[in-house]
Amino acid sequence: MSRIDAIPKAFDPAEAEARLYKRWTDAGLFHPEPDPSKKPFTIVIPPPNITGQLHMGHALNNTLQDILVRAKRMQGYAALWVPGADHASIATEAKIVERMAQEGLTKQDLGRERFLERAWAWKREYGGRIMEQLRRLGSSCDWERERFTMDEGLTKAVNEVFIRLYEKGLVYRGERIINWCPKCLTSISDAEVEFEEREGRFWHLKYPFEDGSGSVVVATTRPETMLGDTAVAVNPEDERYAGLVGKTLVLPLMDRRIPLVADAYVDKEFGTGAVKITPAHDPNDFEVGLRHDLPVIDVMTDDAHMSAAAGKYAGLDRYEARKRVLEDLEALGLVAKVEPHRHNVGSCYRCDTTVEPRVSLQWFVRMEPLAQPAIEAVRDGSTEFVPDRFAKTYFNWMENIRDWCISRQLWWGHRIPAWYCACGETIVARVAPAACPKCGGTHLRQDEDTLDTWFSSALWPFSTLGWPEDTADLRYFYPTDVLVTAYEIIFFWVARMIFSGLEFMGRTPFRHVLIHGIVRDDQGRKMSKSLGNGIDPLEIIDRAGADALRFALVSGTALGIDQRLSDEKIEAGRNFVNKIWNAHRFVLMNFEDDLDFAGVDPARFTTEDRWILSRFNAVSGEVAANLEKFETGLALGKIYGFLWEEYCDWYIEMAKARLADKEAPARLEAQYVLNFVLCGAMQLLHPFLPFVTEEVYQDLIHAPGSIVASAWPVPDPALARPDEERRMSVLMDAVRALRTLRAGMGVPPSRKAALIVVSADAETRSVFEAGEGLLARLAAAASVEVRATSEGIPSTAVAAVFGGGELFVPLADLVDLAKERERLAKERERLDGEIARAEAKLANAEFAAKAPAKVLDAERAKQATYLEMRAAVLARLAALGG
RNA sequence: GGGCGCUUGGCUCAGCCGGGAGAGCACCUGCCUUACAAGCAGGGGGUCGCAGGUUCGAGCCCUGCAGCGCCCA
Repeated sequence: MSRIDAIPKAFDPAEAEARLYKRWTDAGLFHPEPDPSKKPFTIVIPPPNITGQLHMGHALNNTLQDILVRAKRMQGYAALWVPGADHASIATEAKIVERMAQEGLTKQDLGRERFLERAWAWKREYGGRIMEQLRRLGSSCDWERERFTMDEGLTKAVNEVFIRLYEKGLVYRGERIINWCPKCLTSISDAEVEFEEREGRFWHLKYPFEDGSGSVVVATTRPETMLGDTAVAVNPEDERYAGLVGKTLVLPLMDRRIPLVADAYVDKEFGTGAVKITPAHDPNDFEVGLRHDLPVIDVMTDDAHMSAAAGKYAGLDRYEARKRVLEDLEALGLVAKVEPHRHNVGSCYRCDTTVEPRVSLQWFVRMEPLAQPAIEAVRDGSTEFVPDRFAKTYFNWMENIRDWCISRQLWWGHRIPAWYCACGETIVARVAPAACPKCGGTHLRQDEDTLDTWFSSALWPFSTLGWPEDTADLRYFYPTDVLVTAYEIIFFWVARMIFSGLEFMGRTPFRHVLIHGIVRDDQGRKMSKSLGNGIDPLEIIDRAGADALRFALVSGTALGIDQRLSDEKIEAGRNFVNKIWNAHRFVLMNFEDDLDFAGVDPARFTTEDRWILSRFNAVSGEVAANLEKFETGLALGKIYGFLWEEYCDWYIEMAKARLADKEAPARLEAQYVLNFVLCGAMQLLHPFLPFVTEEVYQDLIHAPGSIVASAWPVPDPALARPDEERRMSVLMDAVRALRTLRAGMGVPPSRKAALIVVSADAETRSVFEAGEGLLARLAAAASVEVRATSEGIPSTAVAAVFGGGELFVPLADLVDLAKERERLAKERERLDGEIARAEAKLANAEFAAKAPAKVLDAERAKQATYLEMRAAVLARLAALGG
């Protein structure tokens, strides 16, 4: 009886988590090797930014991955979860620049080399922080395979991809309109711009004809860009301008001669039907400019001030310039009209500064040829989105995709492997060329820019496994099985990984893409730094434990839908952990030190033993099925209900009698079943709550080794016992009826009462004859008498009817006959309703003709039961003189 | 403008293949029944957003509408 002495009253997550996690990693349990005798199961982590701290989004994301990978590991797969971090060029560079600013230094002061030294130092100092935090959550990553997007190997992959795409003509350098962030001082891709509808104005400006024959009115939301106008365009079919096309206008303020051109791009219905064309500052205008061979005049500088090309406005900030331009136009009487106008303004996803569309010489990926196979891969099911509706989001983006601007005017990142010779030659090469292959010149200059961070993360599913080398890992673990991510990142990352995987590995990088929602605060608001409403997962782990947090994130949630996180949910998780802990304490309390199950005889199993084994068996199958479908919330709910209600509230309570009596027959079998089912339930639950389950499992009698490496409980047909489940259900119904009766009569549990069970059915009677001990314990029965008829039962006994028969409790001194009659009358009313409902349904000829036999039988059985119950109630009322 | 999601008890949310609406929290009543008061037992509470339709049968499928939210242009 000393086992229990070593078990603390409560589970201490802080102590156990650190100890267990270390034991797991020391034992190498998260490190699989390619093994031909096993099937691989692979997940690559969405690499968090090295600048980041673990937030709730990460916590949810990684909890889901951990559930899947732990389950598969237990199911015998070589389960690999590759961890790692992303260098996050813009974010990291911004942080370092910010820190340098505190020392009064700029990037230029330091120069590229010394800046990068600082960046690496910063990475060494903080880059590991979030990885530590993932461990706190319990993530079963293979830390021996941890990767970083700027590792030597991954850098090699990035260069290789750039070069191969260049050689295929899929990477090119050119002047195009890109999104320029005037604060980050770099280009950003279309996906990195966030649009927001804002209240703005529509200014109608008059551009006079050169010949003095009136003017054309154009409308714009950004008057300052007119300084760079090189044409005005109208729709060729617009009669209002018929005959005017080809005439020359004078651009006000700049005194520039510009043509009136016809282009189908212009919408006749919109505004005045005439559009000012600024090829340097608008993507559509740029296209128009190409078609009409218009000059491109960039009127701005990198930091969004007006450039020398803006004439007398040079040097002004873009918004100041807007004011001045309008004032000047107003003074000239060229502002025809001003009206309020809602329009979309794009801003940098990093710093929220309004981006400037701008013509610029950059590197691009030609998307069309890459997007086609990537669309096909999802269409033909090679990769499936879960929930599948997210495939629509994917298609919508892929089908309307534009070329991807991949060069960034940043230093922290993968430097573009391109060199330029004075002769004009561009050399893209794996190693720095010594001389220009064209002119032999040796004065080569490498491109100053780095690549978009997403260019390297697009390769993550195969670069982390060793590509471009042909490694054993790559051959065995690629393609990965599941990618788990939030819907926010489908464009940035998922889509790009799919086309990269197809292009370079010839296979889509993952079988499933699991899209989860966003974790919001308890009021449904997005957690954000500025609102200060973020809940820190580490704080929760400190306070309530990682298991409680994981429970809160998974229970009662559905995939792809946003969820709220509240203290109540975390508390529910903590309570569940506590419940499990105490169940295990109870079990251990009843184990002798030398307990040995060698003598267990299944023939001695009781109904409740076979019932709980059968139920466990069913639940383990259901949970596995749920997990196959990624239904983590449902799976957890099932284990929760099984453990709390069936195992704790019913089975443990029923086992108590046998445990208390050392001489009880089948006491050993009770101990065995308690242990077996709890062990198995811990295994089912382990992927969800890794810590407490391991701790409990280790205290139980189990196969040697960690629960992490234990074999997942596979349903065993021999354990399925529907007959015993039916017997138990009769007994449980009776117990509940009796409890309700007693509670209704206000009889305290301390007052035991004799119980008479009446059933015409011999099978039911046998259940109660065998279950006397259970009724005594579960329903405070002093004695149980089983009869076939209710003859001779005193009228002062209280009665309850249940599915299998009637219960009588002779409580003469307690019974208020009037109250009892009232209760029975109410019960009769209820039964009348049920019978009416069933009869109506059965009387419907079409129902009888068309409903499946199973449903029909069930309905008939219900009707019969209710009829019997009503008869019993009526008899009872008669006996009471009601 | 196009697309998507949500609307279920007081609150937060589940709900599979269409076959009598569930959980947690909150609330009411009674229990310190020696695993657990972070607990046990019992109870009240829902026209499943609205209107049509399909079906023997609709929270679930179809159409329309409303409110809220998200994505794309």
